[in-house]
Amino acid sequence: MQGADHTARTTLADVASHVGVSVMTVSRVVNDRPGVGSGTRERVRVAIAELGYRPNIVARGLKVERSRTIGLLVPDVTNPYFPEIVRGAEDVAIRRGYILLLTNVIEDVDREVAAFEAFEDRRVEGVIACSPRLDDERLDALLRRHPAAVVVNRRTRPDAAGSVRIDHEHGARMLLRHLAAIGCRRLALLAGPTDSHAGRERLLGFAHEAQERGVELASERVLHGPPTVEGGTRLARELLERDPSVDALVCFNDLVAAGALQAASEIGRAVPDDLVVTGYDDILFARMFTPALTTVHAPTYDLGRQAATMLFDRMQGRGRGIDIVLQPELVLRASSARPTAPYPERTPR
Amino acid sequence: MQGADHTARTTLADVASHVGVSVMTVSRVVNDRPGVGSGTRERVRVAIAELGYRPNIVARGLKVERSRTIGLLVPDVTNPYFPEIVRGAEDVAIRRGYILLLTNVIEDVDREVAAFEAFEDRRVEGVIACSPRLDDERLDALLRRHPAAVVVNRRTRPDAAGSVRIDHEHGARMLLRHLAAIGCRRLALLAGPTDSHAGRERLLGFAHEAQERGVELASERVLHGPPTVEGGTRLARELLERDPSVDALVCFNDLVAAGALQAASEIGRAVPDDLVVTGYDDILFARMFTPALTTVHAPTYDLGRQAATMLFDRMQGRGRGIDIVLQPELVLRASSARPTAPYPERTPR
DNA sequence: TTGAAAGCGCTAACAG
DNA sequence: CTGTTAGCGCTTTCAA
Repeated sequence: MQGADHTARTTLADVASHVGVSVMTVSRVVNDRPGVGSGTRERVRVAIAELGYRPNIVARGLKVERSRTIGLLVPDVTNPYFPEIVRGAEDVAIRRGYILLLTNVIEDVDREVAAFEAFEDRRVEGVIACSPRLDDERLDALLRRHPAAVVVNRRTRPDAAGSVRIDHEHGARMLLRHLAAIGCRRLALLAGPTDSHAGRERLLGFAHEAQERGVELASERVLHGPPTVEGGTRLARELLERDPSVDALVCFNDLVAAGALQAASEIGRAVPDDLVVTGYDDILFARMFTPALTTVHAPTYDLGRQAATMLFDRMQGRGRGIDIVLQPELVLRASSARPTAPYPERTPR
Repeated sequence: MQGADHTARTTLADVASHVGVSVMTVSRVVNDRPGVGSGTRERVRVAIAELGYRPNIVARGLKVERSRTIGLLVPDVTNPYFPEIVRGAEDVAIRRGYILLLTNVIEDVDREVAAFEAFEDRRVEGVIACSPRLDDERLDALLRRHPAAVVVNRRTRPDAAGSVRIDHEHGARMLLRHLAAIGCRRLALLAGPTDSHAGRERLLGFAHEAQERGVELASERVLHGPPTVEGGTRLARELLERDPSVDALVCFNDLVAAGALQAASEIGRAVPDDLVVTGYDDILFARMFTPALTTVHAPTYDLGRQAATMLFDRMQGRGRGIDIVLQPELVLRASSARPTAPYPERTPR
């Protein structure tokens, strides 16, 4: 035990007896409810300030189901893609007097399930889940146990959760169109985890567009791996050694691309002249890589904001089954700068 | 309202009546407590699984003061320095069945106070506060209201909170010694927010070491600003225009350094030949800047881990007033590569 | 305008 | 080994 203040927390009853009224009167004042004379109200206010009373949200939550807390599940805040989402969600939560229970699930399904349960046990009022690896059925079951839920970068049954997504298929198509335009013909994909929903959508976009453009995208040049710098380095090295004819590495995200750039430089492949490398997400540092990274900008802060806004709507029983799709934006930088393509440039929306 | 499952949550009483025992028996089984026959215990276990019962931590917390939740206060998860701390703290929390209430306080004192209050209202069992901007007295008062607390990168009265810190003065000294060794003589500091404790310690280290080494460190070349890329760009531009004779920009952190590198390149100063730039923290991307950034590696994951471990100790009444100091490490990279200094190299501990 | 009673789901303390 | 009672701090309901 340390400082004494935290013990013997002052309660509604303390305030009540101090003023000489009932707990109900104090409760009414605390919650700004009618039915208290203005004189009494004032005296209670003074006492509250004097005693430093703060309502016990836990106790309140037992009676009325309001913990003023929402759960946010992300794969890994260490991946710069996610902190912006956290900030977006938190900014709207704070404004409404809510606070976030955060869990990193580290690409680990068990930890994902545990996180949902931990949220449930603490009676969060809603959950925002960022692209969990769980299969649809299990995710649905978990989501349904919560009063309200929103999934990010994924869809579910609209009665289980709302969804906010980025149109990754479109992002992938834009990217591939660009690669085709600058003359890349033998692409390889460093495609991230097999169970990533966003990854699957992008794969779809790449595949469709490749077919339409006559670009080769052989399945033996689609490698899956962890969405990290190390993963990128390893996969890129492997691939470039096995198949040096590849002329572009299309990476799952900017981290993987960073790893790929590293591998390319080790192996002695010059980017972009000898090998084009692209990322995805447009994290803050993508422009500072060497060379600066061509990538697809994902509006992450907005993703978090919209997800939280939708969640609050659903918590109030409104906005059932809404699915918001945000548009990404192609960002051209030096890592894909070829004479045939103007550079630098931002594609029009 | 959406999926029906979350309503009518099954309670201890439900399980009890289903098995035909009292709630206490069920409670004992749930908490793995003795005093239940193995037959009964088994039947209760089955019923719990069957009904999908999960204990209500909120209700439990009302009786015994245990929310199984700890509060973590960080300036901004968007700054890559902090996510590692979050991960470190979370990893030990999860292992003990705890979960984190996270708040970004965005260099905003009001939001900091609000965060402490929000934690208090939700009866967290402990708080980890990462370098808040609050003055000592106010911070102390807030910390004392919690059952246990640990501050990161700052000290307090040991009865108010434990502390886990990085020896920033030493880090600053190492950096400055290196700069002196490679011949830098007119340093400028892009020093971050004035109210940053870590920043003040570094300033002290720089000042002391500069004096001892006969390096000039004039106060008009110590500029304060936000710890962001934009802040770095703005300050560096300002400074280099006003005073082109500066031969090294010593930045508050790697983000500021990233901004400084950008400014230098805009203005046409070649790094490192014409201008040396250094960072602090050694975020993941520091090595990928152009040129790769000389910086001071801060063991952030460990910082979070140690802070959480200490917090749990304090929650159990042990480890009162401990102050852990972790050592940083100088990391030499291209942004300070001068002929007089070997490169690349890691300094010995 | 005010207050008394009951109960949210759980556990500590005691009784059988 | 099992159950009963009381109460954590609050709010809802009903009565004065």
